[in-house]
Amino acid sequence: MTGTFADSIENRFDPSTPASADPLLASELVTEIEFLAARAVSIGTARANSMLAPLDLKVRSYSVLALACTAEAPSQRELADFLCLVPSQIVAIVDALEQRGLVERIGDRNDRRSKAIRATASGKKLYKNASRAVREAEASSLEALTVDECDQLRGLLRRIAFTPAG
Amino acid sequence: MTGTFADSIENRFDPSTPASADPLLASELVTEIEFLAARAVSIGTARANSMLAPLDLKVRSYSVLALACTAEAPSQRELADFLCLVPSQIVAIVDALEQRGLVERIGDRNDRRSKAIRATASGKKLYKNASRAVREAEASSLEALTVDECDQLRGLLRRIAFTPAG
DNA sequence: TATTGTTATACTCTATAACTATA
DNA sequence: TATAGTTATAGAGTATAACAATA
Repeated sequence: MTGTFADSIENRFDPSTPASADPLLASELVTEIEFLAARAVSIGTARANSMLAPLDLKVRSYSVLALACTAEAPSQRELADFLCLVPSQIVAIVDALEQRGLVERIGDRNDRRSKAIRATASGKKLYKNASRAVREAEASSLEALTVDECDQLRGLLRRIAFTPAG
Repeated sequence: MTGTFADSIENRFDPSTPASADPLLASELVTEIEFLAARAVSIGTARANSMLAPLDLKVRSYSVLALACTAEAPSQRELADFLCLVPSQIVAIVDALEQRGLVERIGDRNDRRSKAIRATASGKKLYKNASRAVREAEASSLEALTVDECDQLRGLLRRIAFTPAG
């Protein structure tokens, strides 16, 4: 996710064809929250990925690392549910992080099927830097908003991201 | 995108493990707008896709169809830029829609390289139904918000989705 | 019987480069 | 030279089913 996204964004916002003049902005599609959110996410994810690239992380692996840094190390099943990923994807991501010594799998004594994923010291250290990189990418994506507006947006998104099925 | 998403959402929000009790909600990750938006979009896209399935559309093809319904039929390049997709992807999507007689490629007389994508009568008819389906999916995803809050959210997202690079 | 993690596999999505025809 | 569309291909991401170990 390096080139094309950024490229199309560049093209899209080329000064010679300002967004505000684009007739497509009059489309019904632009009134759909789903579309706007998807576009914002795809731009934001591309930025975050490119900021994370020097650390050899992507948003996916970064997210797993972040959750592995919490006090109560989550099981792989919990990671899958929380990140809306299939369990087999978690296996691959955790494998990669574990091979780099960033997280470790800890057998659960009560349920020996389950394995808790916990960040190592080195994983926590990397997470600190990664977190900073992601915040930086986010700040650049949210440049158009005031701090208060960011708080509003966070509150609204949090509610729809964690609301039981309609 | 049929099973796993819905399934993990079901698991995630199973009454026996309410979201509000999940220790992962205390993670720093949950304070990131990027993460919240990505989660909301992935849930919302799954819903929209399943609502569109009976019409043999997905959010991608639906979006192209929607833009093809605008007064000034966009070129494939404009579609690619607007939807943050690579031109070759647009080709595939337009091919599929064209084969179903939903859109047509119209050569531009001024620039014979360019082709405008315009919805046919049948395409416009399908779009009406598809649009209703998507609105329904959206309403279900946004159930937790009031109408005013939806307007707020739309306004904020629109600004970050269409802001020149930071 | 059901669930956790795992493997293997297939499928979809996305990206890249090379080509053509126009400009 | 540069751009619009196209093709072919490769790579990443995602989904499915089946299995072993455990509950």
